[in-house]
Formats: sequence, structure tokens, C-alpha cells
Amino acid sequence: MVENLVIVESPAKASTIEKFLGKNYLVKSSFGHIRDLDKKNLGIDVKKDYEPQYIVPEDKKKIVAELKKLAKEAKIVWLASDEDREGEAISWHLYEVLGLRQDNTKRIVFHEITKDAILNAIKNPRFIDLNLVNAQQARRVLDRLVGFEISPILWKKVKPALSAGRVQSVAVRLIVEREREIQAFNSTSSFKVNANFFTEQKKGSLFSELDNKFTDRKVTLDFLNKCQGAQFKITDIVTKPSKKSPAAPFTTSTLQQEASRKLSFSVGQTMAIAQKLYEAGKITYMRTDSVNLSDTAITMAKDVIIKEYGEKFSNPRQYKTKSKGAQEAHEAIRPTYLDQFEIEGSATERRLYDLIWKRTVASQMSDAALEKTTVTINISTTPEKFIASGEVMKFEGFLKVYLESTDEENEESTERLLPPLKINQILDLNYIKATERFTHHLPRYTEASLVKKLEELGIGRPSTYAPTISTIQVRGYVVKEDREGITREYQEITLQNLTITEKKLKEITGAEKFKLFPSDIGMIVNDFLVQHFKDILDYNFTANVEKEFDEIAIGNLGWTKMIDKFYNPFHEKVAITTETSERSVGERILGADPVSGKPVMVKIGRFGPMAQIGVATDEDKPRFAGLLKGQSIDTISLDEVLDLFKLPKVIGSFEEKDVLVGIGRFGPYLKHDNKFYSIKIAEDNPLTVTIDRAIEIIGIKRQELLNKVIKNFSEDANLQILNGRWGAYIVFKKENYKIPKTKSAEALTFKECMDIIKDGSTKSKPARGKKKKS
DNA sequence: CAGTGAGCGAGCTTCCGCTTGACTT
Repeated sequence: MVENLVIVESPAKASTIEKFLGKNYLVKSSFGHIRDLDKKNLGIDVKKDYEPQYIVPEDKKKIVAELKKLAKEAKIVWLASDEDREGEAISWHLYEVLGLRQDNTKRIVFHEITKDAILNAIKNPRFIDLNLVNAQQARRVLDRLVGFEISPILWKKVKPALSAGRVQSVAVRLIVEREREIQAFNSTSSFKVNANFFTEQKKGSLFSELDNKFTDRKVTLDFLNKCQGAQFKITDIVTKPSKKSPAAPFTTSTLQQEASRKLSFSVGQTMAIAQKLYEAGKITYMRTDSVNLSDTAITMAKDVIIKEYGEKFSNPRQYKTKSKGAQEAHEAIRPTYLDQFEIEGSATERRLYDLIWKRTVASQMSDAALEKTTVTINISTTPEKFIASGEVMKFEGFLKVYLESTDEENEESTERLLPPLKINQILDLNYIKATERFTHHLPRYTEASLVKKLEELGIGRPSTYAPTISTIQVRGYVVKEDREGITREYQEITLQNLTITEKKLKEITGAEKFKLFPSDIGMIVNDFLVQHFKDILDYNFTANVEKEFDEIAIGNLGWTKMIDKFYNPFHEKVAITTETSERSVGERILGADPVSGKPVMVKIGRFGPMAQIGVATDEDKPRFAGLLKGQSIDTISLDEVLDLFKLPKVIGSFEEKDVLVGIGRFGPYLKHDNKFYSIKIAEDNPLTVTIDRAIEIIGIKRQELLNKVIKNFSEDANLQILNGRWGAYIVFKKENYKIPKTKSAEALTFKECMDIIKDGSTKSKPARGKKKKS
């Protein structure tokens, strides 16, 4: 029997702490929350003052039973869950469920996993803070009420199995509104003018930009005409020191952003890799909103920096959090041992570790010192000026290790090293080039930039960013995809050797990679929610209720009182909306069909977005067509819809059989000789695909099928060895069998195959259907 | 796998935040 039982939230933490505490302490983990509201119904007795109906979920019963047993044997139970709202609630639930008593229970907290911090916590126990617990109950109950009362309205009015919630619905709203801004955006163009001068007998060159942009071609030409034969003189040189400071150590959100920008990881991937590193003891806890480093970490960093880079590079500092609603129960994300420059592990683990190491070390290094020089160049014939700017690094500082990336698209910079220059120097013009540039719409969100935005709004927590991003995609509100850019023409006008030449050039614009786009369902659900639940969809809703949770946490407000004030008007709104709102299928009438005169509309059907000509009556059946991937109810035009009804059609013949192009359940396809061939929208347009291209597609598919077969057997046509996604496998009568790793697929004989089949142990199970509930 | 598409409708779906495994393909 052990005298002291310590309960923390995470098992990795438990084993670390146990080492610090010695034999008299047994450290166990609760694996997060051990109780939650009943899931089968609302889980709240609204009539009994919102009494929560807590149950221990199935997958937590085992750990609860074990803790209960250990608690009974221990003299003192130390509740050491995190020091935040959720952590306090975990301690309280443990207290209740394990049947603890005041006299044998102590509540302790620490923000860093160091021996000093733990021992210090043990010396300063307190009791469970019920006000903080109540703030958590209010948070929990509010989220349940919002989610479980609004979602069923969506099932009724839009589509079954949809969901709404305080966090996810706002995330979707951000994406829908950004998309609409982008659709409404009108790009304008202007001419950016750069000049390049010779210096020092044509050895060097000086690059500069005009302090003005011209709105059209004519004004630009006028300007260039004036510059022909003009004199260019340096009138001013200003040199100013400047500095750059390192970014704060990683939190969950900034780690997700940097791993996305620098390593192209999705937020889910980043968290999965970080979890591995954490469990291996390589980094501190990865779900945190704090930028704090422990004293030991700061000392460690200082030692490493002085040893590796020298005294001048060291600048120990502590950062302050800027994010709204941060609870700072943990340290920032950092390497456990800063003197471990690299680690063993998979490539992604090593890369993420490297990123964390650099960020942490850089945060403890000196500012970089720069010198910025701005040179003004007058033009004798016109008041505009050219500006050349240069930057010289005086001291590298933290930049030796790491520089944070930004979300902005990389605009070409004119800042570079300048050649030696003097005031009143006359410059010899090489060329002036005016390039037409277009204004940009705001960028679409990536997973990581959406997390950043949510954090700014104080919505969601480190532990939920990745799951939220996943939920809105799983529900089909949002898709992450690439979009190909379009080719755009732009003009370039050059003055060189006293002649002006004009060129038309082409560039690709608007290409997107791994960006979040709202789906039709996402837009319809969003519009419905914004219309009927404006206050909950408000970007400040969370911030406002957080203020009330804070009041509850300091004992100024009763939690059921707060909920009551929210629930009464909310529930009434739910009832009214259920009663009176129209079914919402996002129907949009685009005009009349030029052939029949019947109305043409788009809306959400049973199987997704569709177009329809005519309305169902007793004698008339409407015609239907599914929308293509990439088309949206919100933006599709009448012509595009009419095109959809031109399919299916025969586009020619091949091997004396018709080739048909159509759009089916799984997108556009070719049909030939009763076989189907998918058409990829990114590569071909089903409406304009030619017979020649169709034959090519058929050929490619046939070749793929040939490559797929590794071996046929004359003994039995049912038996084949095929090449699949996971290597070679055996197919026999439509069942798949794995090939033991010891055998080579090509060399297998008929008998060996039949033995494998008879044995049956490597038979693959049928593809998993819908997840069974646990 | 491939031209579905409202109306009677079984029973089900859903929230946010703590934490890790179980699972194939």
C-alpha cells in the first residue's frame, strides 16, 4: 500500500512526476475528464435548475474503478489536475466519483514539470475551488444547450445529421463570409514603376521604385515620355538603425501555424507528431496557450546559446501572452532538453522537433540589429521621385537560428544591399519598367490561419483547434482543396536606350493550395443560423459569455442564474424557429429555360447540390442534374446550369462502339462498351471533351488495368495476383488475401496461392462501413 | 459504383474540452 496517491491528467506527466516524488507517492492519470453529461438526451434537467446529469462514459469505467480502489487504500489523495477551469472540474469530479473526503484530499497545482515546481506544490496544497468548478459547469451546460437544441432544427429544416455549436458554427461562418468577400471583390490594376540605374562605370546597379503608382496605360506612357532624356539625381540619403526581435516560444496555435507555413503540415498532423514527441519525453506538453518558459528552461537556453554562439547572442527573456482568454495552465511548447539539438525518430518528428528547438532557442537570443537606408532620386522633368532602399545586417542575433514566417503572399522586395552612393550624384539610367499589377482579395483561410483567427476571437481551446477543423470538414461544411489558377494578361512598358516598348505578358493568378472553401451545405446552414440565431453566431458571443464565466469563477455570479438568463430567450427562439421557419435548401431561381420556358433553379437535393428545370405537377416531371465538383449554388450561372442538361451525350465512336459522356453519382464519366471511365474535372471538361481525348483516357485506364495484374493462372480464372495500394495481393472469387512477407508475389505458384486461401488467416475483412458506436 | 431527386416514414444523428489508444485499409 502506498500512502500518497497523486492524480494528474496525462499519463506521460504521471511517469515524469513519479520520478521526482519518490517511493511514498503513487502517481496515476485520469486521462482527462472522467465524467460528462449523459449523451443519450439533453443531459440537463432544465426544470430542476439546470441540474447536470453526469455519467461515467463506458471507456472511462475501467480507469475510474482503478482509481477508486487506489484512493480507498491511500492515506492522502492529491488532486493535481491542471490549474484552469477544466482542470478544477476534473478534480471535483474525481472527488465526487471516487468518494473522497475533505480530510484525506488535497488539491495541488503546478505550471511546469520540474522537481522544484512539484515539491513546492506539495508544500502548498489548497482545496477545490467550487466557484471555478461552477464556471466550468456553466461552460459545459451552455455548450450542450446550444449544440443539442440547435442541431435538431437543422436535421428538420436542412438535412439529417448536421450539427451546430458555439465554436464550429462560427468557424464555418468565417469561411463562408471570406468566400463571399472574395466573390464580391473587384480587382483593379495599376502600374508599378521601377527604375534601374548603372553605378560606377556600369559595374553595379541600383534598383528603385517610384513613389507613385499610375492607374492606366496612358498616364504611365506620359510619365515614361517625360523620363526620356531626363536627369536623375540623388537628393537624399537617410540611414536609420532598426531591429528585429524574436517571436515568443510556441503555443499550440503558433506551432500549428508555423508547421503549416514552414513544413506544410495540417493542424491534425502537427498535433499527432507533437503528441509522439511529448510521449517520448522530447518536448513539453503540446496543448497550451502559454508562452512561458520555466526558469530551468531559460537557464538551459542561456547555457546552450553562450556555448554555441557566444555571450553576445544570449538575451534571456520571458514573454507575455497576448491571446484572449488564455488560461496558462502549462508552459510553452519547448524541447525538454535544449542541449539535445536533434533527435532520433521519423523524418516528420525530427523536422517538427527542429522547428520547436529553433523557435525556443531563438526566443532567448539577442535582437538582430539592422541598418535601413533610403535613397531619394529626383527626376529633372517631373515631381515624382524614385526611392531605393537597402538593408544591412549589423548583428545577426536570433536570425542566426530562426525567423518566423508570415501568411502574406511573397511580394518581391526591393530591399537589398546598396552600392556606395553620394548625395548630388547623377545616375545613369539603365531602364525604367512599368508593370501592371492587380489588387488582391483577402486570402482564403488555411487550417492554420483559421486557427489563428479563432484564437484571436478567443473561440476554442488548444485541445479543440484540430478537432474543430476536422469536424467542419467531416460535416461537409467546408472542403480543403487546391484550385487551379487562371491565366491573366498584363502589360509591361519599358523605357530603355531612349525607346519605349510595350509588351503583353501572361501570368497565372488565383491558384490555391490546401485552402478552405465553404460547400453549398456550409453556406445554407450558415445563412440559416445567422438568420435565426444571430447572437450565438456573433463573433463576440464567446468573448461575452467568457466574461460571465469569469464572474462565476470569482463568486460574483451564480452559474445557474447565468444559464437561466441565457436559456429562456434562447429556448423560445428554438421553439419559434422549429415552428415557423421554412425548410432551407438554398433554392435559387436562375431564370427560364430558353427551350421550354420553364424555370431553372438550383438547390440542395437528397444527394447534394442539383439543378432542376420545371416544377413537379401531376402531368409534368421536372428534369434534374447534379452540380459538378467546384460548382456552387451560390455562384453558378444560368448558362452553366443549362450546360449540365446537355449531358449525357454521344461524342463519337471508338472500336465501332459509341462513346458517351455523362455525369453520374460519382462525377463525370465516359461510357464505352459498357465500361465506365472517370473524367477528372481538373484535367478535362466533360462538356467539351473530344472523342480523341476520350480515346486517350480509355487507353490510359486500360494500361493501368494491365499494370495492376501481376499474374494470371491458367488453372483457374478466378485467381489473380494484383498490384494494389499496399502492394501485391491475391484475389480469389472477389475475396482479397494478403501475401505473407516471406514470399515474393511474382514467384507464387498456383498451389501456394490456394494454400494461402485455404489457410484463410490473411483474408482481409470487408471494408469498414459506418463506425459502430462504442 | 454511374441517368437518384419532394409528398406516409423506423430510428438515428448533435455540443465543447480534458485525455489517449483502437482500429483497418
